[in-house]
Amino acid sequence: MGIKISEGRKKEIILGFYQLSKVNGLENTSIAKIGKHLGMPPSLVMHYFPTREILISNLISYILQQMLLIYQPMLKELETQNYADPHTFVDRLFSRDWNLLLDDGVFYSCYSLIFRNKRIKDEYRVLHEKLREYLKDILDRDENLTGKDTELLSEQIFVVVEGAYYYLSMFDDPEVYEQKVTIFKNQVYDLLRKYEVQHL
Amino acid sequence: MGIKISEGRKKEIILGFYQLSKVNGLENTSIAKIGKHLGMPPSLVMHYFPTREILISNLISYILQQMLLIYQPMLKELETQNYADPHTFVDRLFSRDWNLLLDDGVFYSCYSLIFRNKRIKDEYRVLHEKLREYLKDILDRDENLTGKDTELLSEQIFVVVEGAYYYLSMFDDPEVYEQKVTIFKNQVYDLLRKYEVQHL
DNA sequence: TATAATATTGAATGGGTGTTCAATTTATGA
DNA sequence: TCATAAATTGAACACCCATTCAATATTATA
Repeated sequence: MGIKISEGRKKEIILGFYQLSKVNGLENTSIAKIGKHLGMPPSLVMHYFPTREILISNLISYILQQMLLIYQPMLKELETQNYADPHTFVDRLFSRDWNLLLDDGVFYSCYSLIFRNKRIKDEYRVLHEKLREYLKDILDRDENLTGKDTELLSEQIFVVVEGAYYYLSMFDDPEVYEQKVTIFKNQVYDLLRKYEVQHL
Repeated sequence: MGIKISEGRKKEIILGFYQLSKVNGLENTSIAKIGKHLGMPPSLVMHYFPTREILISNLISYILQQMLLIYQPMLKELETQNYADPHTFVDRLFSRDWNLLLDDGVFYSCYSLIFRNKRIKDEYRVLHEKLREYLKDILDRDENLTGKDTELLSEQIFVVVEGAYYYLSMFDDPEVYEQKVTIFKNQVYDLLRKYEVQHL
């Protein structure tokens, strides 16, 4: 059972780290603060994560894992029914459910670390390639797209999605936000349509 | 001349801050380190920037200003000739000259602050809106696009550009990088073409 | 129950942090 | 030249940081 306690503690610490980072920022969240937040001495935190770097590395793994969770229901549907509607998938990508699972501030703080840490960069890249493969799987099951370069299409769709997330984060006004979401969603629909039309 | 010394010092400090952040990261660059780097006591740094927050705020203004510089030659051309080729503009957006003027690591570190600081968020938004207006100006001068929704088009072009920057930062292999750049550049060209074709 | 492994504590370390302040040097303007 | 203002210095502050370590408590194993 020792291992279970250990794993539980680790999860607890990472989650505490994440929650405090959400409020105060990654750079202002110290090991001492995490300890206080969880009611344990900082030395216990360091017992499970020997250095701060390791702690951050684990936080990033957690975050990227959370990102994958957003696609989970869609992928389940894909497996059971052997089909998933690309448009529904795109809708989900643009939905705000996202924010419930993953805080943008923490996410981009961690992202900015890729420029000075190769391992983090690789982890981010692998995740993003995985996301594109998922979408490709969905597109491949769509009969309107058979024989099309779905790899290219999923690359083009995701670049719009990621650019949209980046840009939309700057807007607080819900009305403006929604208006812009619509624009980018349509942009993705246009991409899908373009490929579908060529099929006829 | 007092004012000139003051302004010179301020620029010097911001630049030192930027350079150290490039190497060590924004979060690891302290006022003491900046002072040491520039051969001055930390108290002098704080004489010109009373708090660290103000210092960061000024660094961000500098960074966004640098970002505008990339567009300067293009905008000059627009003024003198009253025309600029949209495709050339897009090429410039995807060129690597960018990195000489602005480090991506520092840029995204600062970007991640928008989620906890409204003023920074507003400054980023204004900058991005400005960029889109510049592109709109260029598109408006193109006769192939007269009467078209150039505001929408520039919005759609930039979302691809920004998504591309975000995604491409994860790739070190120059070959893969170039291959992906080509994809996204073509994606933008397709957008332009789509609008141009509708015109005929 | 005895032993070994794991979990947890609390105190201590040295070093870095942003910031303050009074004193001093240098430049400016009358 | 003299007074005033600006620039610069260096020491000091309390605080927070990641990390270490030895001691203790709990749990697992035999």
